[in-house]
Amino acid sequence: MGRNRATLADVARRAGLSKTAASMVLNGREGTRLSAEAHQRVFAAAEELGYRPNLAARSLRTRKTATIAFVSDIVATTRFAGGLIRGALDAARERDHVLLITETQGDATFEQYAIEAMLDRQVDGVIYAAMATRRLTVPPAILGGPVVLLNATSSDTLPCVLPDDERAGRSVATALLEHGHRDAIALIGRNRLKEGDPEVSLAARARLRGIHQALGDAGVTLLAECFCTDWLPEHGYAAMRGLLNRQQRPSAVICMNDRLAFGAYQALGEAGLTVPDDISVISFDDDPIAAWLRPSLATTALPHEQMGRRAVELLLDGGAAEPTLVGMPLRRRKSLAPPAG
Amino acid sequence: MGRNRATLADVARRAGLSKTAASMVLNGREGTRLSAEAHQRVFAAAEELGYRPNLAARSLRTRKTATIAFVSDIVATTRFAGGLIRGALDAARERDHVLLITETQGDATFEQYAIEAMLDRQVDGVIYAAMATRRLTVPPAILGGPVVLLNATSSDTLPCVLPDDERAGRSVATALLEHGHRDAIALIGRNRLKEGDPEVSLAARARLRGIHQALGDAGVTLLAECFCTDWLPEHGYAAMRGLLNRQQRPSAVICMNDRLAFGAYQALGEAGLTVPDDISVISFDDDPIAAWLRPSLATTALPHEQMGRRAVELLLDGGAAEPTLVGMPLRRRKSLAPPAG
DNA sequence: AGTGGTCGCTAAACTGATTTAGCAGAGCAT
DNA sequence: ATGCTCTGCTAAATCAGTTTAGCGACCACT
Repeated sequence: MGRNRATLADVARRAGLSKTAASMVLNGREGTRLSAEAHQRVFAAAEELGYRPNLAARSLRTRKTATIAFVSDIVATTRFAGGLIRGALDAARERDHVLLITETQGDATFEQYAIEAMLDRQVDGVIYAAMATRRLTVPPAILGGPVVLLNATSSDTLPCVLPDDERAGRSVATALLEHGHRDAIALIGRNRLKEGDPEVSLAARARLRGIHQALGDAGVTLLAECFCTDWLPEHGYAAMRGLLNRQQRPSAVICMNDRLAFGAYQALGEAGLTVPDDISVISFDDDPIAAWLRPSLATTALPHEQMGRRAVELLLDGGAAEPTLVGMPLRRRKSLAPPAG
Repeated sequence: MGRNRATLADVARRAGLSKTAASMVLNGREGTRLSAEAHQRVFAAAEELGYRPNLAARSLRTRKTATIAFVSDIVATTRFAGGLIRGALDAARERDHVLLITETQGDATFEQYAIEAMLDRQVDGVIYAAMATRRLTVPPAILGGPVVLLNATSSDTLPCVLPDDERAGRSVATALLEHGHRDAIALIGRNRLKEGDPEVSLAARARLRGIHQALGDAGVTLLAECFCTDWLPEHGYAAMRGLLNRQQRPSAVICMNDRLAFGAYQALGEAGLTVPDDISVISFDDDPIAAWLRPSLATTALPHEQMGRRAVELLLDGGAAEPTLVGMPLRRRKSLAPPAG
């Protein structure tokens, strides 16, 4: 790779100047007293030789690599990761930086290894990302340099970027209230583990808080809350079947994520009920399936791209010590309607 | 990042030896005549100081960075990318390498920029990946070093890794034949663009070839072939509705991918038909939704992880100049049954 | 005694950039 | 003539490793 690339010495020689001169001109150093003509000659030589600096050599001296480590538990390989990485890549590119990506797979040995591999390469900073919004323990090794937590917090006061799940909870509940739903709203996806352990999830609690807040403000209480052992379609399916077996059928259902909603749709379809005429459904995440469902599913979008972008901005441009909350926009789609008759 | 790390000079000093000696010991050089005691002292010193070599410095001399560029058109941010990257990460880690990931977003300027950024960092090789299996033109800049194409081919004879779509086509058709379907098999997802332009897709043609081959061998012809402008759920939905309006209803449907199948399921549900009792469905990709559908969807899995892994192996370990085809395993699920009546 | 070989180790060059310190010459004032 | 400043530029050190060439001590052999 990159054999016979021109070096700074080549450029200097061709320009008839010293390496020092060439270096200063190419770096646009102020306060140097090199003549306009010298500038011209260096630029011309660099152009002609197609000169590109060797960043390994440069960083040896400057201790900057223009490289950011993106370390995640498992995020890089899931559908949720895409946006985070894309946002980070975009922001990094705008700042002439590049991303070194690794995954720990939640394994301490891998994590240790990954972090050492990054530090050995003298990265300028680390973005430590989690798949599920949660609290985590930051490995001490990376605390020697700039760190930003992405989709996570920690007990150390590190800058971090989180989705605003609480506000999303309020938007979701408010959207239902606006459609006239009041006393027959059910919730699918209560989960003791996710709500109780911040190391598992921060989202569950926050969403719940937002929902209860908005409903409370309107003097409304939930008709039913279904517990689910996980947030997968099968659990949403079972929960919805349970709801349909009760004496009062809900007019609207809030699902804690889109996969639950997907399962709920399946149960509704089997029961011969129609969304949104019989039941409205609203949810969280804006998974791609939300738009594919028939009717399309109203939901609040996890702003992955924005979050990835903010993480890089915080890391390189510096900023807020307090958590950065990124808004989760409400996607109004066809699964919402006023309650039937 | 990594301030006050111990250097090789520190280790040498502590061991009471020269940098040369320390370097040789730590690199396990054969044929050096350093005493066992010298070895001990160096290892001890390195251990005590927590010495880790500065890879920027090392690669300046050795022209190896133990870093691979993973350049993709857009793959890094889609659900399809996950597996590719994970496989590549795993294989890279096993070989003590690390991945520098960028995305070109199909934009020539970005691509140019991304490739220069990688080459400036002296990567040891480039994996050039595409989201859709297709033929592409490799930017000449990266031809100076090792390159492997992932999920793509080119006119240059570069090593490449592709899914075996043709064989997948055969498996899919064979699975239906095995269940006893013969003269009422329909196909959803013909597409002139994907079939005609290798720069758009290689998969469409190959899958089709496999399907026709297996059916032809059994003396079976398709009942119907539906054209779709794209392979999204809405197109599958429309195509299935079209099929249901014909006089002979198919006993089985092959969808060119899982999203089409998802749409087909929706149309079947609305028409009050049951999978697989009324109609069997089988498909390609093994998108996560395939397992989430009710009943779960039989499909052939894109072996993303395997492919990512193979790409790294080819790049670092060398190997086959001819295309590496990775098998697409058939996932037998509940959407298959013998034809009704 | 001189020569040659092996052993155990090191000095110094080298990689390709940045950066510090400073030199030569011109112009000007004293 | 001397000293001073300013201009325009360069030599050399530096970053942290790897690698080449070779040095001194010791032993064996003729």
